[in-house]
Amino acid sequence: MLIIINSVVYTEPMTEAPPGTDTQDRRAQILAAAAELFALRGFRGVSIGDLGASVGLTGPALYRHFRGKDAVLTEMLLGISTRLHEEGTRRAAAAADPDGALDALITWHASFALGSPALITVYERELDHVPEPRRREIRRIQRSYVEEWVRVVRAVRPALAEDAARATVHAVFGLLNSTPHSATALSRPEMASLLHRLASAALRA
Amino acid sequence: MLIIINSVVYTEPMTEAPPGTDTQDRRAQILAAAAELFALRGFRGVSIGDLGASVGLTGPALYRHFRGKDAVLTEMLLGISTRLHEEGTRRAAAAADPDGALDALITWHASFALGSPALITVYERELDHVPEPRRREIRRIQRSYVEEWVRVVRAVRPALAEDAARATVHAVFGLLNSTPHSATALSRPEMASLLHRLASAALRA
DNA sequence: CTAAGAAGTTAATGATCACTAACAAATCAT
DNA sequence: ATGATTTGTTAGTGATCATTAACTTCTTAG
Repeated sequence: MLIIINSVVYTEPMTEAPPGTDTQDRRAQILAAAAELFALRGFRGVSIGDLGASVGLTGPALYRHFRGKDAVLTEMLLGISTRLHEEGTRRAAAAADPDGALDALITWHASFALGSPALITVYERELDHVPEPRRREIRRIQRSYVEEWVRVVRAVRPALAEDAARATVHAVFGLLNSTPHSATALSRPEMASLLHRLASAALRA
Repeated sequence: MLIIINSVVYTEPMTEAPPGTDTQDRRAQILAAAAELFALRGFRGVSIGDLGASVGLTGPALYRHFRGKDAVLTEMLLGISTRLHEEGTRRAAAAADPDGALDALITWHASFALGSPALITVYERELDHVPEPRRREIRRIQRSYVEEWVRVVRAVRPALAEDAARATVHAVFGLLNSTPHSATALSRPEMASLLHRLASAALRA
């Protein structure tokens, strides 16, 4: 049914909201859909219209929930970085000894990468599209996470120089984060166990 | 000096071509500059104008050398894939035994990634922007390269299942290709040797 | 010398896109 | 009930950009 007022045509509003459309959920819903799209086509390859359509809205509706396209990415990356860092630090601290802490970090990062391939892809690729000063803030958190790994690695291998430890950690991140890019025939537990073995071998080599 | 003909103003042409502007070099020159720009800002973040300016020309001049922006990326990725595959296969074949072949592959890939960080970045990230059917062609070559690695890894570790070997190879590519993303304090030979140790440990774990 | 082709230039053209404006409907506090 | 706030809509707007057109200059073969 169409309603015409002042020569403008409107479609009749939906009498019932679709499930999951509660006010409070919208931001999370948009963030989740945006993660998939950004991972698939890149930040610049996704339009505001795409973003809106992915949650059943038009493009401009997005501005009721975020200041702009940048803000969606910023909040996403801030969330990922914070989660990686906080949970990683928490798990490492809960371990009995350095070896246990390193295993905890590997397990945590691998499970995050395997469980949220879209998020880890965005985390790896899209920081450049976050405007300052938030970019700097996110980088700080990322650096803290790396430094947590470096501390644990050096606790396990005291002979390893700090520079070499940092480069090793970055390389192992590359290894763990590469998962989403390779469609694998392995099941998720198989993949988790394989990644853990590979990362552990590289880190303790 | 300005020349005016039919009310149109022209700047006087350069009397001498700048160095390195030989006809035959232009395509290579554009490809090299484009690799840096694509690696830095992504395919979509680089305009035709940027591409032209990076070699001292205006944007549209590019069309005298390439069919379009896509064609620059296509040729770049075809070149990278072919080089990786051919030289990798050549070096592996020249090795005395499987262990030597694996070391040769690691050394080759690490030296390529360290020596051409822009190319390896584009190789990793921008294939999606190549239009079909060339994308399929490039993927075929990439797959051949991966399968060469899988063969060699399984020759060294016959007990490893093919699926696991392929997943391992992808993960090690992630490790080796991560170099450009981490500004490291290590010298290049140090980095090469570190990467070799890490990759070798992961592959032979 | 000269004509033709190669390699530039500036100036459209048409598409896409982020964001804003103006308005409508739904919700919610009083 | 009702007025304010929230959340949505459609319709611009201005910027950017890939590509093409039209024209000029350089080079080179004959």
